Amino acid sequence: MRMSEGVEWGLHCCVTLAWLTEEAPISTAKLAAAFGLPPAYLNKSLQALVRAGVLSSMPGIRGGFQLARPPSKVTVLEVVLAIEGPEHSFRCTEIRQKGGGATQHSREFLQPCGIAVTMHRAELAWRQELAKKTLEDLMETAPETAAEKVRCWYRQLQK
Amino acid sequence: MRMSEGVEWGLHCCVTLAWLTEEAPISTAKLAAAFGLPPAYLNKSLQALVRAGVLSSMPGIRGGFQLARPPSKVTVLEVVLAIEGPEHSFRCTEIRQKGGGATQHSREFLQPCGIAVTMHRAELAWRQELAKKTLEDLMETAPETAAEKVRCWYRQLQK
DNA sequence: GCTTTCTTACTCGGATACCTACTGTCCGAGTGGAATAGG
DNA sequence: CCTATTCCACTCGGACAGTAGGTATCCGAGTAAGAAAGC
Repeated sequence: MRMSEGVEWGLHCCVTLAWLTEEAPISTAKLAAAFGLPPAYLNKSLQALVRAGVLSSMPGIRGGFQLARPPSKVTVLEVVLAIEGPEHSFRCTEIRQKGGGATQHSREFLQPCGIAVTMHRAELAWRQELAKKTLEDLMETAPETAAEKVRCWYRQLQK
Repeated sequence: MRMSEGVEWGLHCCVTLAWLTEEAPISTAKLAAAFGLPPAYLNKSLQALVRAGVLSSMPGIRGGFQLARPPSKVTVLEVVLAIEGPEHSFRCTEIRQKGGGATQHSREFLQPCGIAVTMHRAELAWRQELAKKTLEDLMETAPETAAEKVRCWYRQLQK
C-alpha cells in the first residue's frame, strides 16, 4: 500500500500558497521550481485540488493557483482525498460469499463482514486524525523563518 | 492508495485456520476452494504470513498451513503488515530541501518535516486500531453458525 | 492625451506514452504416508 | 504377523509472464496584459 507522491506535493504547495496569499495567484511553473518537481505532472495534482474546491485557478498571463479558502478552513484530509481519491484503501470483495465455504444460507450475510468492519474502523481513525489538522496547523509547526524565506525567494524570482 | 487484495485473503484464511485448529494443517488448495481464489497466488500470501511468524507450514502429502500461535495472540496489524510490507504508506521525500525554495540554511531542516509528522501520526492511529484487534476478536464478531459451517464444509471435502 | 483594438506571451486543462508494482501462473525440491516385500 | 524399504502422490516454495494504475510528458484552448493605432 503506497500513497501517491502527489499527496506530499499537494500539501507542500498548499502551505506555500497559504504563505503567498498576498502574491497570488502562483503559477505551476513557479511552484514546481520551488520544490524541484516536474511542472506538467504537478499541474495534474493541482487540478485535482481545484476540482475538490481546495484551490482556485486563474487562466491568463498572470494566472496561477491560490487557496480557495483560508488555511484554517482546509483540512489535511481534504487535500489527501482530493489527490488519492475518496475510496477506502481496503475494499471488501465479499470472498466469504464466493467459495465453496459459502453454502446456501445467505441470511447470515445480511450483517456486514467483521473483517471489513475492522479495517474500515481503522481507516476511519486515520481519517479523523487527518481531519483534525488544517493547513494553518501545518503553517504553525513550520520553522519561524520558513514563511519569510518563501516570500523572499518568490520576490527574487520575479526579478 | 489501494490495499492489496492479499490482505483480505490472508485475514479470512487466518480466521478459517483458527476454526479448523483440530483439523490442521490445511492445504492452500482447500483454503483457495473455500473462498474461490486462485490457489497459486493465495499461496504467495500465505508464504508471507509464514515468514512473519503468523502461520507455520508443513510440507508433505498431508501438509498445509496452521496458525503458529493461538488466535488471541495474533493481531490484525501483524497480518496486514506481513502482506503489505512494513513500510509506511506515506513516504517523505524531503522535497522541502530540493527545489529553489530551499536555500542555503540547512539548520531548520534538522527538525522533521511537519507534513511528514502529521501523516505518520495518522498512520500510527491506523496501526494502533489494527493492533487492538486480534483474530479471536474477529472470530467473535462472526455469526454463531459460521464456525460450525466451516468445519462441516471441511469434513465434506474430506470425503 | 485618452480610448479602443489587436497582438502576443503565458496560463490552465485534458489527451497521450512509459514504467513500476500488484496480480496471476507454472514448475521443481522435498516430505510423509502407504503399499510392498522380506523376515 | 511384524518390520524395513521403496515408491509415489501431494505439499510448499520460489522463479517466470500479464496487466492495471501511478508517473511523466506534450500540445491545444483560453485569457489578460500590454503595445499600438486611431480619435
